[in-house]
Amino acid sequence: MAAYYILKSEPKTYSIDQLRKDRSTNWNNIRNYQARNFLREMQVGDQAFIYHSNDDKAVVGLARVIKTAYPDIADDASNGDWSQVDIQYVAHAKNPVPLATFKTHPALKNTLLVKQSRLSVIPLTKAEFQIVYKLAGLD
DNA sequence: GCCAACGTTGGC
DNA sequence: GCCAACGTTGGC
Repeated sequence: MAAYYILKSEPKTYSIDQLRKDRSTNWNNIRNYQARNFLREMQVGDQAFIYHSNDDKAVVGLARVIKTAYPDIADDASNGDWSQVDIQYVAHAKNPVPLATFKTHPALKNTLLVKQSRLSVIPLTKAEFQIVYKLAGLD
């Protein structure tokens, strides 16, 4: 059963352009239990939009999961129980989908992207995914 | 730059 | 176990 997500990132920290350059990356440094738990549910092949917070405030591209959750070791002494996954670049959005669209679109305004703005890993239903996919010009 | 939302920490 | 204080994220 495929699942769908949004991965949030500050473009200054890690951008969709960087992901395209890298081809794939480990998505780490998630330090929030709710987000971590979503990471742990991801399966190989699951699709995840990349969302740029702060500057762009828009879905800017698409990636897919290529490795399920494995330990993300904290870089300080306070080793927590964190996870990371590996993702692979798929495409840039032809038309980035801004947060404002999520807020006004009847089928998207109840997503956690809108409801819980600080959450950095956000699950989407298949229907929500398909709407964003089309709006982004990915089809 | 400000502030709302929310998570974490620590005193009791 | 409660809650005030504080820190962080992210939208405006």
